[in-house]
Amino acid sequence: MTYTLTTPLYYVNDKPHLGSAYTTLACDALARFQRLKGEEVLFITGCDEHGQKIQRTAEAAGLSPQAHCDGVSAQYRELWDRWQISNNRLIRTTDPRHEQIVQQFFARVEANGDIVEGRQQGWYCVACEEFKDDPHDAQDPECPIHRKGLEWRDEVNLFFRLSRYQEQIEALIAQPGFIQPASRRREVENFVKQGLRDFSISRINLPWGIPVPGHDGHTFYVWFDALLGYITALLEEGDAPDLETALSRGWPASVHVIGKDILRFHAVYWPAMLLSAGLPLPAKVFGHGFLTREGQKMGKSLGNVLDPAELLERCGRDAVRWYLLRDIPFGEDGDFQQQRFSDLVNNDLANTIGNLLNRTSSMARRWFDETVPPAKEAKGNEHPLAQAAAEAKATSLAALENLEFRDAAEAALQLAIAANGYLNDQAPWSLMKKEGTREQVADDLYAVLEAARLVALLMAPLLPDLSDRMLAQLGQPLADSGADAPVNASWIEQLNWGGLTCGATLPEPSPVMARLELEEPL
RNA sequence: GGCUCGGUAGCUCAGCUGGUUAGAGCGUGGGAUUCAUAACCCCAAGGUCGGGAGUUCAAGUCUCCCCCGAGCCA
Repeated sequence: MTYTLTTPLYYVNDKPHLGSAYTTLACDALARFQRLKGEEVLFITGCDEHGQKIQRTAEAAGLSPQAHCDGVSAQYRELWDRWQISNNRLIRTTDPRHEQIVQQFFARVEANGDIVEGRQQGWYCVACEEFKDDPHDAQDPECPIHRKGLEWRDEVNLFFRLSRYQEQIEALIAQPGFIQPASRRREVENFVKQGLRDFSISRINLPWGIPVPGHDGHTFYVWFDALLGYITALLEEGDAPDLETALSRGWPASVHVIGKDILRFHAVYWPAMLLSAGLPLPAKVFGHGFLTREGQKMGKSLGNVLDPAELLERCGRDAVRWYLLRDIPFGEDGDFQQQRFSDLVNNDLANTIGNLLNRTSSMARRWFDETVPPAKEAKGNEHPLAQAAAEAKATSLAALENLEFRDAAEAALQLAIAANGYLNDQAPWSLMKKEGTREQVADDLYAVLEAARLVALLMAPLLPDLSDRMLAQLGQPLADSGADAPVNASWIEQLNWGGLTCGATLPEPSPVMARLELEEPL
């Protein structure tokens, strides 16, 4: 069965921000892990391009909405390319095929009796694309999020009869694994407990959207349209734009990874829509936390926004991925601190892991003819480092399965720390000065090199770049976890102790990870 | 206003069903070493566990009140 995972479809109102990059990076790690494990993976990301906000932004820039969307979505595509994101799809909701899928889906929902006309009156925030609960007689109410004036709307909309799904949704979110992390589940439970209300799924007089078939003048509400992008994205290159076909390509999703702000749409509205259409539900919705910077919310008004493109440019893929994945428990909010960022990258990646490989390879080459030393004892599973490695493997696999990237990263790091410690205890550089210790040194160096190999493999889902450089330095085949990687589970086997071949040539070492020297603040 | 989470060493946080001297990483100070990316390894520094009251033989760990911060809902 296909392992389908999704990022949100990012709203193309503005260029990509770090929050989107964070979600996408995490999904990338998960996708790579699943591929390495031997799963067939469909990693979906994309852009959400309809709605009044887009229309207005485009107008303000003197562009057609389509031109605007083309421009911004291209930025996303380029950014993900540069980050080496291994997505299999990048769906755009302006894709002509999407319109077909949405309309077919709508037909099912309507046939099921879940579409009714209703009058929608209320204060609307265009930036949120949401009706607010401000009282009707409010004077110039503002959106608390955007601090912009709300607009009064009074129109006939089509409503989705969400209220019919009260019990089914309650049962769904009561399932232990459905909403993660668990801490966020109660929030949704409370919301649902208050009683689900029908919600409007169409707008009138909004040309920038998908027309609702059979209801002239109505276009679909962005959220209705956007969520369905997950299904359109399933279509392969030459597939006909047909709902059944799309579904057969990998539905239901194994997990939707999203920011905590849009949890409700994914954990309540979306499943109800799917139920109405008679489709299977995603297995999991994971709402991760937000990133702050030096303790403050990032925002234009504060002028403290970190641009993911610039971050990548200045610090590199490995550094940023490591910091975000290794330091922030996935699910909780995280604070980006520059000092800590460079401390962690330099300590963990350059000093601990990079230097481990460098020093060991250098010794092995010097004393064993530029090859992996001939080991005897060290190949056995009783070796202390073999045991540390087995533990790291077990911890890492379990953690990645649960999207606990931080624990997975730490497991790999712990193995490197153990190897460094072992090296210092054995001190092969001292042994080499004595007689009759060559076998011992060979064993010791083999064990540490082998540990380094396993560290590299454990890094593969998290930092594919660094993993490649380490494996190359060990003369090992790379762990291909890219979008087109062949489906097999050899990674799991390679993760067993003793895989390094004695006598194999070791390439000349050069640092696999440079220290980060940030002269200017980010 | 209701509800939910947090407030533990300079910083980021672990501390499960209450029980020996409250832990880790980073930063800081010291030591050791030279294979290595001035890296690695070892050791230390003593924080009224937000405040107060209570339950208990015993509370960071349970109860109540208060203060501060975040979030969800209204």
